[in-house]
Amino acid sequence: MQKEYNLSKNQKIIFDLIDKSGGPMKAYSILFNVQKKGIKAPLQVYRALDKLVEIGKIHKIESRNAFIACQNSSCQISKATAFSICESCENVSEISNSKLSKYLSNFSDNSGMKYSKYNLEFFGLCKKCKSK
Amino acid sequence: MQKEYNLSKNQKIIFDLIDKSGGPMKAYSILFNVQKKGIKAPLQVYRALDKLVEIGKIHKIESRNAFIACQNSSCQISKATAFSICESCENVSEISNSKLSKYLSNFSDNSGMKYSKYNLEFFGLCKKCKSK
DNA sequence: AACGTTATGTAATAATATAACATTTATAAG
DNA sequence: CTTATAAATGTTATATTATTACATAACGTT
Ligand SMILES: [Zn+2]
Ligand SMILES: [Zn+2]
Ligand SMILES: [Zn+2]
Ligand SMILES: [Zn+2]
Repeated sequence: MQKEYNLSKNQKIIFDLIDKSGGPMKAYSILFNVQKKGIKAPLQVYRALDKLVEIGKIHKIESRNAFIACQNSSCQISKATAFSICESCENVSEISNSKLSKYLSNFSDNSGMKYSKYNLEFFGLCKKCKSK
Repeated sequence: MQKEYNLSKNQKIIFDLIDKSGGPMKAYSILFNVQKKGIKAPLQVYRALDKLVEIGKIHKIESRNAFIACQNSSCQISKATAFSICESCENVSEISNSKLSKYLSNFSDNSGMKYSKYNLEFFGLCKKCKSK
């Protein structure tokens, strides 16, 4: 069960926007889109993004400097994330594959390092773009 | 066998710097360090970095906006990369684990997408930082 | 009410990355 | 050697992404 976190005003505005967009959004595009709602400064956006990432409502797509709503209802915190990214149309989707996440969560090597978090990004061509 | 690519002047200066540093370096830190060698503008650095990434001599650590020399002699192109990152001291090392790379290179799901590339970043605490 | 914590507002600035254009150097073919 | 082509360089300006610093307000608990 996902704990219902009580989002603040700015957090809610920004989460709703990203969620409705259905894809990754960049910080300044978010800013542009919420200015009519009174959010005027980059920092207001980044603060809300930070919190939303922290509680797992959104994830950052590191290779794109963009943020996407969690598509996996069980992601409470952003600690084990995997995405597929189309290099042509830039479509992004969150991969939720229990075998993959088990494999990676249990991964260890001989470095003596304990891994508590990972982020994986796959790149390629989506179905649509392949057939062009 | 790794093809010996003939690096240009700027590419060589920048690769040598990153390689000698032994860890990840940021673009503007690189710029600062090569100014005495006549490389004066960000674009000169970014162009060399782009090429070095393309041919696999360095990789970009996406979550840190930093670049590290390839520690795995067989990485001809940056198409299958995995790193471990200490969240305390920011030490980064390239993971070369053939099981892991096989598993990820062969990964496929029912999305219909063909993956040609991936990047994986593990986060945690390194041996040293754990024992503090 | 008093307190500590979280969120907000605002301005300025830092850090990261690319666009546009002119020129030079390297590579390969004829 | 000459011409053509691609790759690399130099330079200026600018775009994009993200944080610092400081002041104020709202929220949750006792
Ligand atoms: Zn998720
Ligand atoms: Zn596509
Ligand atoms: Zn490598
Ligand atoms: Zn460490």
